[in-house]
Amino acid sequence: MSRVVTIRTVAERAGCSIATVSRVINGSARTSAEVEARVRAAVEELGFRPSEIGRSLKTLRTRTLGVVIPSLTNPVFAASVAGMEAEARRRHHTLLLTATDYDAAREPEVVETLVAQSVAGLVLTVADADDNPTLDRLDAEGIPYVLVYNEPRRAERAAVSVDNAGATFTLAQAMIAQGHRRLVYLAGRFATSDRARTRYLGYLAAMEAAGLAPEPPLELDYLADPAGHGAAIAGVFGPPGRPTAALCSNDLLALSVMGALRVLGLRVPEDVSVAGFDGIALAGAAFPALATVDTPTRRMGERAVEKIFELLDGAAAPTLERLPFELRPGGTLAAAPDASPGAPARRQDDARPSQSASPETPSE
Amino acid sequence: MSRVVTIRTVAERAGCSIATVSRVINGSARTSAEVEARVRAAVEELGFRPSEIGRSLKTLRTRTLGVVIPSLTNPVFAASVAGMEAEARRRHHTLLLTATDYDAAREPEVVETLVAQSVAGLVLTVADADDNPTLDRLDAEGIPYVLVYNEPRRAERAAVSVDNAGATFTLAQAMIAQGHRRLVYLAGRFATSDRARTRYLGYLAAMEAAGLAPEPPLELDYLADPAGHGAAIAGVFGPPGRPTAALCSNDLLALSVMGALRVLGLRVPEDVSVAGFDGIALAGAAFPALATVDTPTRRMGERAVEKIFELLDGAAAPTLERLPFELRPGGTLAAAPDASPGAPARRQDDARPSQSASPETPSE
DNA sequence: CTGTTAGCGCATTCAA
DNA sequence: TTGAATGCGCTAACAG
Repeated sequence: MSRVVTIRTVAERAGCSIATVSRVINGSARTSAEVEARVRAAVEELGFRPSEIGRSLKTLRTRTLGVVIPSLTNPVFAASVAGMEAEARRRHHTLLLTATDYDAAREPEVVETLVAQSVAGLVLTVADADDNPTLDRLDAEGIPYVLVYNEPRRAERAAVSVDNAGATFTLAQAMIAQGHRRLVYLAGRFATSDRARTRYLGYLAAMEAAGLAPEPPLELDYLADPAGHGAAIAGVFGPPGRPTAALCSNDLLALSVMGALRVLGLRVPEDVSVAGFDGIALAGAAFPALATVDTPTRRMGERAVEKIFELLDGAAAPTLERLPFELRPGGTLAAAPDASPGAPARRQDDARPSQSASPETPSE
Repeated sequence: MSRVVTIRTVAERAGCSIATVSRVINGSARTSAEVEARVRAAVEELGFRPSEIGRSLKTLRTRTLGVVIPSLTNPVFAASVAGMEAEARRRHHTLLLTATDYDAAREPEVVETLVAQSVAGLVLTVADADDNPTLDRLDAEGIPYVLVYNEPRRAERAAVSVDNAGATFTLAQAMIAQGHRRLVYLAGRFATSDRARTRYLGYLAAMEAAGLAPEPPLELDYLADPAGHGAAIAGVFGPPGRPTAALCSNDLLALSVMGALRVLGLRVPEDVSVAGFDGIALAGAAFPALATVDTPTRRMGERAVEKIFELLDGAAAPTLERLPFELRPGGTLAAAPDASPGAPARRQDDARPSQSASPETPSE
């Protein structure tokens, strides 16, 4: 139905062979101006569009890039996919998009699907970039891929990321500088994100560098189980002697944690400071604005696609590449409640107070 | 390189013909248990995965859906694409994703690209669903498609949308009920969004129903020209007798307008009330929370993909389908500054139209 | 400069 | 139940 006009139709109309039509279309060889004009006319009249399928079958290569991300609902990935799309389009390629919904078990099948489509390469963010049979398989089959946000230990694994541990180290340091001594690290399930794990290392390092006692990470299933999430937060921040700062593995989690803290009657940042990671727009729009690590989300996607083409062209060997990040200050990060007033406690008061935080603020 | 093992390899390993392998894989015909076992073993050992390309060339149909959206950076579309992806995956299909960056001129080429890939169908949000040569071409070629958020006048054009005009009418009514009499409608460029145009009709209707004088829409190029955007806002809200309410064609614009108003020293909602459209998370996170129309963004995408399959199966004729929306109250919508604290001003006694703006000028 | 021809990987018809 | 053969739309190697 949709594909009634083929290269053969055009050849008949132009009164030449299909090879010549192909040559004109692809400019793969010289043709006489006369024939070329006839062919172009025929193409125009018939509205002919060469089938990528036929072309691919011959070439065994498509103009398609496979993309695997945890979820489009997370603005981090939406932005990086937007970058990929723009860069791919610039190179006359299209994206085949799939999501795993943060389920590592789904990685093999989506990659299978993509590979079955003969994608030219893959761009993916996986749960674990080191222990990953799916990537092993891609390596074995020589299918080029670039990871995004993952930081594989193996140097031969191409990746575009940020210094996850380093950035978190810096962020934790900033919190400590504000007088916080009991910082907790909150994350989604480690099994679904090696970034969360790597960032925890940054937290550990900062705590140790400051001579503070690090605490085990709190893994929250905030996506699948919002209720249990609130309960877990209550368990940590409810009791006296609670932490004064929450370092979250990503912005979405941080926002969710802020909500849970408010439900507990705790004020941010007066009672508890909060910080995130990623630098999504949502973080800046929140009130108070979320302190976070600003990562070049869109650029990451662009760069990943550039890199895939470098691999395809054999122009470069796969490497781990870290893009620059920046600490983004925000109202959610303030001096610790028990910090001495001499400390650089600063909080802009230009914004009006949100209705009423619970009157009885347990300040201890 | 990547495609070393074909159906032929499997056939040799299993000691049978490629036809038999095909039969086993697709269950298209009965085979003896013995041969089937051998084939499955060979498939397993070789890690064989049938090439979608080969299959498609034969079938002339792929398991791929083409998607065209203005931009992934707008959370509305990110969410709806997330819905499409989930629904497509459920049906063993993949998405070929493209974006136009709000440039209608790019629609023909991206659709061409998608069609050249022999997608099974298309899901798209276009600039103008009525006057659109690209859609005409799809109609002519009988390629099935479903529009999202567009509301084509032609009933034969399949679409999943909301009642854009109706929702805006309701929202404008809510503003009027708060005592606002000078409402302006702000939009991105109409040329890039028929939704913005349709929503304006809702504004018009509400103004007329209330006996108020509607104003011409203010088209802002807030994406391409943030600076000019601020200046335009200043032009409208700077002078005395300024409007007390801004009805924006979408949430992203509304957020941007809020920022521009603050730069002018105007408070939201004390000086100016603001409302948006879409119901993105960003709107709820903003402070004050943005009053808006909550639309089922993700569900729209899911439903669109369901609908594409209904069309493909011939199970249904293309229709325009409107999903329910909901008014989402927010702190940005409050009583008009000059409204009497008593009852919502309905002004049916006052015959004089636009004369009366707020005589009390700003109090910065 | 142009035409003929041989596959690319697969599903499918036709025989056996 | 199975195998051989055909062709989907196209590119590329080879003749002419």
